[in-house]
Amino acid sequence: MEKTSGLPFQQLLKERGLKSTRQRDEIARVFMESADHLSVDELCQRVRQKNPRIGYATVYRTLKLLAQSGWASARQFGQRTARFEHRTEGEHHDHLICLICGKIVEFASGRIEELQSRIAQKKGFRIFDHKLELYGHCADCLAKKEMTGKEVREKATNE
Amino acid sequence: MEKTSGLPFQQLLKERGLKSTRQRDEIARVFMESADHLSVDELCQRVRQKNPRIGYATVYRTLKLLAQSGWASARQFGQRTARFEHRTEGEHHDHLICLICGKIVEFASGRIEELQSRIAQKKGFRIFDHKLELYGHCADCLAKKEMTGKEVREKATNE
DNA sequence: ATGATTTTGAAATTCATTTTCAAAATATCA
DNA sequence: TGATATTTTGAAAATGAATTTCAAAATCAT
Repeated sequence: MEKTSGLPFQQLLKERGLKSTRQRDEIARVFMESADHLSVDELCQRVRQKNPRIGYATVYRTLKLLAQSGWASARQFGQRTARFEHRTEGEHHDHLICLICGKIVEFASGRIEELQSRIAQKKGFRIFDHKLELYGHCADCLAKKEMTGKEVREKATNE
Repeated sequence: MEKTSGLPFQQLLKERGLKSTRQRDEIARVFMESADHLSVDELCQRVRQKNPRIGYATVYRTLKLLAQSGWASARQFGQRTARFEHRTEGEHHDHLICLICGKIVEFASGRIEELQSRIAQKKGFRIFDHKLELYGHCADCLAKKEMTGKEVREKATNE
C-alpha cells in the first residue's frame, strides 16, 4: 500500500536545504507505509525494528518535518498523546472514534464541509483547516455490550 | 449574567459525598460567572483576586469536578493548554478559532449535526459527543492583513 | 578527501497537569 | 457543643509528552 502524492520526501528536503539522512528516510518511509493514526511510540517501535538506535527525538523531529511539508498531520482524539495521519493534497477526512476500544474510522462529507464554509462566511472567517470528531461506541463494542448485558468499562484506551 | 442549569453545585457535592468548601464554591462561582473558554491560568487569576491563597491544584481539581458533573467541558483548540467552557444541558455548540489573534467564536448547526448522525449510523456508531473546530482567520485579522498588505505572522497564539 | 554545516541520540529541559502528604477544614454524631 | 473521623487544601514533587541541548557523527559541496 503506497501513497504517492506530492514530491518525494528526499526532494522536499533538498528544496529546504535539509540533508537526507538514513534515519530521516527510514522514518518517513515507515510512516508512509504504515496504517493511519500512529502514535509517536508506535512509529518509533516500527522504525527501531530496522534500526534500533534511532532516538525518540529524531522521530519527533522527522514527524514535525513531515507535518510542515504536508505529508502528515497531527491529531489529538481526546487523548494526551498525539497521533499522526497521512495527508493527501486537497482531500480532507474526519473521524469517528470509539470510546471503548479506541478504533478510529475515517469519513468524508462534502455536504458538511459546504455547511461549514457557509457558517464561516457568515461569521467573517476564512477557514484553512478543520477538525470534526465524533465520539461514541462502534458497532463491535455495541454488540459486545448487548451480549454481556452490562456496560463495558469506558475509555479503555486511556490507561 | 447567570446560568442556571441543572442542580446547584453544592447540592451536587452532597450527592457525591463531597464536602462543600470555601474554595470549591468560590471557584465554581467565578467559573460560572466568567466568559467562556477560560484557561486554567485565567480562572486561577480571577479566583485569586478574591482569595490569593487558592492553589493551582485546587483549581484543577474543581474544574475536573465541574466537568464530571456536566457544568464544564474541556477543549483543546490546537494549543497545549486546555480551555474550559460552560455546558448547558442538551445544547451543543462548535467553534471557529482565529489562528492569528486566538479569538474563539461559537456557532451551532442543527443541519451539520443531522448529517453527522446519518454518517454515524451508516458506520454503525452510536455517538455521544462531538467536536467540530474550524481554524482560520477572523474578519478583524483579515482586515488588518489587507491594510498592511503583507502576511501577518501566523499562530501568534502559540508562543 | 577536506571542511563547513547539519543531524543525531542521550540526557536534560520544559510545561501542563496530576499526585503526594502533612496541616487545615468540614461534617457527623454523641 | 466538642470530639473525632474524613475530606480537602496548598506547596512542592512527580509525571508524561514534547522539545531542546550539545558533543559526536554524518552529510554534502567542493
